[in-house]
Amino acid sequence: MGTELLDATFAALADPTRRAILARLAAGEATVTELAAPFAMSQPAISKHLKVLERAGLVSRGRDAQRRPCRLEARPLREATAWLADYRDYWAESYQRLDALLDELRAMDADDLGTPTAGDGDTTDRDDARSRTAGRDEARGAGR
Amino acid sequence: MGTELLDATFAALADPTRRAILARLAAGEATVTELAAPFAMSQPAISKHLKVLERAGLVSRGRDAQRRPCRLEARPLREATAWLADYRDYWAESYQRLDALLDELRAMDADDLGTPTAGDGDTTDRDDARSRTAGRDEARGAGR
DNA sequence: ACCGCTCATAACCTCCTGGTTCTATAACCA
DNA sequence: TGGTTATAGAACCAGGAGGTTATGAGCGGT
Repeated sequence: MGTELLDATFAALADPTRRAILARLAAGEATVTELAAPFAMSQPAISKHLKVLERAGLVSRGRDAQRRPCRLEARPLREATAWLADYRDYWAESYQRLDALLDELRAMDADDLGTPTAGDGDTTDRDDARSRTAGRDEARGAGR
Repeated sequence: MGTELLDATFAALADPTRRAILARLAAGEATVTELAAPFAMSQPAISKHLKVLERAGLVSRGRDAQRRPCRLEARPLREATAWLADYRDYWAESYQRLDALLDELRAMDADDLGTPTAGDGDTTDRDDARSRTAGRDEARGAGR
């Protein structure tokens, strides 16, 4: 999934009004005024929110005379979920607890051993605990 | 899950730099300078990003002399995933395709029937397709 | 005691976001 | 044709987000 789509998707989900709109849309199609009704804000504000959701691909719009009915689009939700689940699982299964353990062991070693200058002169001696798996996704760059 | 935590979590995930930091952190603990290294931006910028991630509960920080090692915290990720999966599944299983089908049928009816004023005089005749399930989550309000 | 490394904070700038009101367009209704 | 409804667009504004540089505070090493 493209970085930009992830950006747009998560940004769209970061607003409670927009999440409420999605929740409402999960129950089926709705027009703009129907969507605007529950909120204490103007109709153009809702139109703006809808444009954000549309840019993220989360809603698509049809045409019914003057009305522009909105419908939920699931693909971005699915991909965002996949992204989240990926890192969530990755964390859960593998290195987090192991690293914590290694940290504790390392702390104990540091207390016992009196010569900290031993070994190679690299910046730090905990690289072995981290550099096994580098970046699996967007590693660097990410310019604005 | 509280609305505010969802706000903070999705907002935190909406930035590619922060997602990259999380990806990096999925491989294990790291210090601020280590996290800052791959990016073409200043160290205070990374500190700000980390504060955002911390406010969302996505990372926690320890203390190792001058260093403040960051580690991934999975709970918010899990809850955000749950929120997404909820609506994604809700959409996938139930009403979306049904609504699309109803829309097509309605369009066909409109073409065939010559008298559009037939039936009850309510605003719209598609309410039966939508109002079965109202808002399951944040229904209204959502003030800023 | 001092230097250097790591990190956070402060002050500042710019651009985006989320809201407003007013207005324009488009389609239906009579 | 003219009025009404549904929606989008423009202009505007306040505040927040993301970046910068400069500086200060905490801790270790020598």
